[in-house]
Amino acid sequence: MTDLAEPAHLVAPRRRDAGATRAAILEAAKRAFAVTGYDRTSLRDIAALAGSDVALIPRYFGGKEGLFTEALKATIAPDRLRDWDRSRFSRDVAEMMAGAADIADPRTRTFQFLLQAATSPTTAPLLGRAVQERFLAPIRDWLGDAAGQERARVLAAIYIGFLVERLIRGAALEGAERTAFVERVTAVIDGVIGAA
Amino acid sequence: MTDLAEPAHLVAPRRRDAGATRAAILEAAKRAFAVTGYDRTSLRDIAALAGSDVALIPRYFGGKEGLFTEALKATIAPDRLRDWDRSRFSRDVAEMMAGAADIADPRTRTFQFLLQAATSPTTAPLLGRAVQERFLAPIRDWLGDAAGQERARVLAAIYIGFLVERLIRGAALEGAERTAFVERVTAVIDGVIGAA
DNA sequence: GGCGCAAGTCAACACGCATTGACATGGCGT
DNA sequence: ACGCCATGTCAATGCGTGTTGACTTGCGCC
Repeated sequence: MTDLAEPAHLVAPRRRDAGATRAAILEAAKRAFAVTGYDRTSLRDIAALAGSDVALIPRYFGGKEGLFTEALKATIAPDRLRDWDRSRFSRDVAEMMAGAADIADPRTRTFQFLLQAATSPTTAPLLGRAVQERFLAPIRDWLGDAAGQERARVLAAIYIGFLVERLIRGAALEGAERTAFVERVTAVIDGVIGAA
Repeated sequence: MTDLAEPAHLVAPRRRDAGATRAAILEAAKRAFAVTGYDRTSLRDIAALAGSDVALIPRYFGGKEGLFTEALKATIAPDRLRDWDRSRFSRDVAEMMAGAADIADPRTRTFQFLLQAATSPTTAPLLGRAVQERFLAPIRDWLGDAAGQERARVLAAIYIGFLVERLIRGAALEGAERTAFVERVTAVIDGVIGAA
């Protein structure tokens, strides 16, 4: 359970407040599930991370599955996609992909979470609906043409693919290797976005 | 543990033969790990699937991790990479990616296996090494230039990305949508392979 | 200020897991 | 045909897990 060092506010002494405790547990769960996945994350880990107690989790969330479902819902939030600058989009995304596997970056955590969820047969359908609704549809509209849906699909696949690649590699790209990587990924994304 | 109905030859009565037993276990492991993932797959499941006994697995493979590593290697073996026709490569891969998410298709199973491995911190390093050795290196040599390694990396990322997309999508693409998808993916891969 | 109940703590439980070692047994070489 | 060793069986162990229930403690209200 590395890379889960916790900001002070989650473990800071807290007055007796069921709401705050619940929120702390949920936040810890979002982090832990994203990093470790459902199976490898124990409720004891989450409780420790939240500075709370294991027994509260079944009580507040009805069990591990309940906690996971709620964490998943809380993780999938619509982005402000329409604000993105289209001329910089591909390079921004490429830079993001080349960046460190930094768990502090909420975007990284979100997709790690989604990826974890994708591998579980129970959560995959739910995830599919969520992705269509909050990812594919916005990108399709943003691209704004007839083939938008299909291009969004390709884009999403590439995006996720690089996240997996980064997950496997485990470390950030540096120096010349990084610039070359960014160049190529930028070109790939431009190809998808630009072409009719 | 659904979708794991077993062909007769794996459970058929077998003479005492360590090699055959080992092979049966390995085959069962490949299936089970691909479908259920590392954590959700128990050695008891695998043993039952292979018509064998749990205790033989630590004995023959040195433990669960050893079995997984070997199953991984066996799964992603680049069987006939050098035989691939370079002019058809990108289209072949694109077609494969558009295909049905059919667990019976061994290629699908390979994909799923890789994805499962990528999302578990325990297996991710194993996967990293195996991918480098059996996938990136051959492709790099196949591409055969200075930037080959980095291009192979990009290719692998895209490759896996489409697996995830397909997993999330859940169903095969059909008709016009499919042809458009194949066209675009072919273009993307060509961009990576062809460009200097 | 003191009571009552919500909020938090703690120990124990039942379960499934991988792994181990002791035991049984079938097949091959002599 | 027989003995030996590889091969397969089985029970037991230790560990980690999610969940439960009984206990304690602090906060807010009268």
